[in-house]
Amino acid sequence: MPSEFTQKVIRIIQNIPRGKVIPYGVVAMLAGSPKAARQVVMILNSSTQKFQLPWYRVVGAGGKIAFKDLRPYNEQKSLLTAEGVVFDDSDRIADSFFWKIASIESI
DNA sequence: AACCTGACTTCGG
DNA sequence: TCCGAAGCCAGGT
Repeated sequence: MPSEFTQKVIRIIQNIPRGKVIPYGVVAMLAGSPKAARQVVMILNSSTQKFQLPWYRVVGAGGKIAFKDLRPYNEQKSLLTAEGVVFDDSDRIADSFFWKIASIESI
């Protein structure tokens, strides 16, 4: 039985609109644990397949892709670009592409 | 129980 | 603006 935090994280990620992104920290905050950004990462690793989560719409604070390795880095970038997300000269995503959600109650 | 780990975040130099 | 260190959380060993 998944923790409530895990269930919320999954629900939030499943609802990220196409062409939008959201930072790990924000997901953690909305799910009720502001400092559990790293936990969001673990959930993505363990539940992406099972729940068909749009993992690539979750990015690091400041709109930067978190992957260090070039391979997955480019994969995520291309998937987002395909949805219309634009990267600036520093490979960061503009704030206008961030999914703005007041609370988890709205979904 | 101790220790390590990660697609993180924040803060200070 | 760019690192590096420190803080943080929960699952795995």
